[in-house]
Amino acid sequence: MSGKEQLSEGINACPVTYALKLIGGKWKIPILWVLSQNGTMRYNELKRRISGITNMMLTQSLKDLEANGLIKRVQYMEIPPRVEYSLTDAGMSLLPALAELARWGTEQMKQYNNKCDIAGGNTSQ
Amino acid sequence: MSGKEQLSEGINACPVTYALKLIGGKWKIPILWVLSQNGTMRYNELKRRISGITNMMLTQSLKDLEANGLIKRVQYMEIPPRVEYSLTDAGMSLLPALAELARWGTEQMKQYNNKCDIAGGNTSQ
DNA sequence: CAGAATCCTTTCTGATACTG
DNA sequence: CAGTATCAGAAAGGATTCTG
Repeated sequence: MSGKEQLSEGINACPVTYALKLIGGKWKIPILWVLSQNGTMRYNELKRRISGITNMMLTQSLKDLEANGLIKRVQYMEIPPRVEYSLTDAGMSLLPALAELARWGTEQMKQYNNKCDIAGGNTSQ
Repeated sequence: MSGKEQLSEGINACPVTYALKLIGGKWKIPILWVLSQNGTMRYNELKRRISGITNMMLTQSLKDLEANGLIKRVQYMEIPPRVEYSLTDAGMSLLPALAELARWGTEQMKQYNNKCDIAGGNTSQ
């Protein structure tokens, strides 16, 4: 997932497999999600919003996403440097899927918390 | 993602991050997808349908998914052994998200193939 | 048939330092 | 500010062999 693979496979590929080639890996979906929530964002803003990501993985994932046309990178020639990231139209077209995923995640979190309350497992906060 | 982590984090977790804890990694979405397309499936049937997966990853991913309540495993005490996997209700509730992902993947494949046709890159078939 | 075990490779992390 | 470089260690994933 280092931005070097070919996306071909022509016809017989599964659309889900194909989608995961574009947005698979640990950080791409989180990146797309925070971008969808916040619009245009700068590098360090992204880094702050995505808890746990390292410079290396953020840089690499941004590069991959840009190479696949899902995000747009605009660099302003200033001192100090400013670089802004945002979703392209192709990236935007993923939003319904991300929204469904978020909805599902919310639902699952509720289920889990309910179970924990009943089992007395985790009442922290 | 080896089935040992805690899913807690109580409140302040992002629903997308939470969702990815349940279905993140390389093989879980493909597994859920083929199960959603084929209903109940046996181990080797899954293996055949998911190109590239190894025994280890299939076994591990199935265990994780079962532990998180997304799939159901039914083992028949026969010789030769028979084990059937299917989606639970929680697994089913992910279907809208998977369908959106598949739709998006199809869309992106078209875009890519168009670009390739224009550039003369990949006219295979 | 449905895996478990073992060993090996790749990817990711964490910390720290450096650059234009 | 927005990265890049390096390197040790951990984790995820892969390949192969073996078993009830």
